[in-house]
Order: sequence, then structure tokens, then C-alpha cells
Amino acid sequence: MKATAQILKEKGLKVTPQRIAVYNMLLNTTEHPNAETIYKALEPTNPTMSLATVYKTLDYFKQLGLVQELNVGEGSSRYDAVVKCHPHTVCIQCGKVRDLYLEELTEIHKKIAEELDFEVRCEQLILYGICGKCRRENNENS
Amino acid sequence: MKATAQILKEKGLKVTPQRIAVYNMLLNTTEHPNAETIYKALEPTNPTMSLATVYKTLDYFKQLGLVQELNVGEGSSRYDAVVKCHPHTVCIQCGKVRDLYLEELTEIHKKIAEELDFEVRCEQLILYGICGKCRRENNENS
DNA sequence: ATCCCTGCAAATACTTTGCATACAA
DNA sequence: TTGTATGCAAAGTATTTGCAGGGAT
Repeated sequence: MKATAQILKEKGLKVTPQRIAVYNMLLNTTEHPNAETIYKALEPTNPTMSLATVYKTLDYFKQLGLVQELNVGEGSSRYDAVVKCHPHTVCIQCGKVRDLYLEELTEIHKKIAEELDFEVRCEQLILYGICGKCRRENNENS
Repeated sequence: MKATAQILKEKGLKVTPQRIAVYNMLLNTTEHPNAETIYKALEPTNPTMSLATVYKTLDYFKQLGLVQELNVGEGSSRYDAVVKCHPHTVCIQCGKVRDLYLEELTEIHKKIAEELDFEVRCEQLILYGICGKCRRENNENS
């Protein structure tokens, strides 16, 4: 795997501890954290890190295609180091956001897009509902 | 068509001029306005209307399933009186949000959802890209 | 008459910005 | 050395809330 510093350098970014920390954190989670969560997670190891820097860093990363912004209708945006467009499920009970990988779906969307007078750059599918864990817990308590 | 007052009453809401105005405005537009836009649009005819009331009203409507909230990644939420889940296109150049009606897609999503350990309540597909109008204008200027 | 709704203003949540200092190249 | 990045604090949006007065039923 390519080192984070190398990736940043290739994108023309100066390599700083903060940027490495943010990118690595995103690479090592599937939680789709928001800026605040990233900041809180890095605070222990990067005590001087500021929330503003997290926002600025995420903004650079977004511009350069290193991360993807995801808005599932909460107050804040979530971030994902998986840049390729892919569907997500959002549990409306526990709030968990999960990735889905469905090649077939992408193909279908592409086909449909071709029929529209619209040039698709990115497609975002969000399935809102109840995750398996919450459903089972609900059944137990009823 | 059922009168707005009647619809509100059936939902157990008190019928007020403000609520009628907001709901009618949403019924008569395809612009997917946000709260601010709704407020601005109603100001001329409802000079006492306040933005806070628009927010509260939209919140009630959302709870009762009279409107749908849509977040396409801007700072603010948009609202749609078409409650049935349906895909949208968002032009990343002019910002226009359009409805798509694709029954086939809904069916496909439903089938996929059945294979997941996830109970889908609502699905949201957003296609980001360049609309036909913008693409043609871009071609002329190049 | 009762209780819900409205409008104002203040509060909150999220994000961005200005600027002086610090650090990467 | 040079210019960019950081961190702080202040400012900027979007939205929510508390409360007193007003209006719908």
C-alpha cells in the first residue's frame, strides 16, 4: 500500500502531520465520520490539532478527490476515503451508515442516465431504513 | 383535488393561513425550494410570516408525511410536496434540481433491498452532473 | 375558553474566514 | 528563505428554541 505522505505529495499537497493523521484516520474506519468526530478521534494523539484545520484539510482532500463528502440529512457532512461512488444504507434508528457495493446497480444507473438529457458525473444512492441489528433488538423488546 | 385546508385538518393540524400558504407554495412548484426561498416567496402576500414559522411548519409537515426533505449537499435542506420516494438530478453547474420518475428503478432497488439485512423505508437516488441546458451553453462558448 | 400557533429574539449547530505564527520544502 | 499550513478567535449560515401574545376550534 502506498504511504499516505506519498499520496499527499503526488496531489501537490504539503505533507503535514495533521493531513497525514486525517487521511489515515479515514482510511482506517468504515464509520463515515463527520469533521467533529475526526477531530475528537485525533485529539489524543494530536493535541494541538484544531477543528478548523480538520475542516480545511477535508476541503482540500475533497477538491483533490482524496475523500468523498456524504450528506445523509443530518446537520453535518460525513467523509469517506472510498472515493468511488457507491450506495449507502442509513439506519434511521441507530444512525449507522454502511457502504454497499453493487456493481450491477451502477451499471443500471449508467444505462438510465444515458437516456436522460443529463451528463451524470456521480450518483448517490442512500437507502434509509432499519438495520438488522436494530430490527432484531426491536423484536426482542416487543 | 382536495383543498389544502381539508388535508391539514385530516392530519390533525390547525388550519392557519401560514400553513396553507406554505403547503400551496410547495404544491405549485417543482423548484424544490429551501426554507429561505419559501419564506421569500410568501413574504409579499403574507407580510407577517416569519422564517421560524416556515421552519416549524415544514417540520410538522415532514413528521406527518406531507412533505419530503431533500438534502443534495448544499448548506440547506430543500422541500418537496411529492412525498413518494423518487430520484432527483442535480446540476452541479446551475444547481437546478429535477425530479425523475423511473418505476423500473424503484423495483430494482426493492429487489436489492430484499437481499440485504436491512429494512428499506425510503430510498434516495441523486444523480449529480451537468444538465442539458448547461451542456449546450458550454458547447456554444467553447 | 382552551390550547395550539405565531413571531420575535436569542440560542445553538455547523462551517468558514482573517490573521499572526509556525513549519515544510 | 519562501510560501503555505496551522490554530485561534471571530464571523457567517442554517436551524431550533423559549416565550408572550394571538387566533383557531
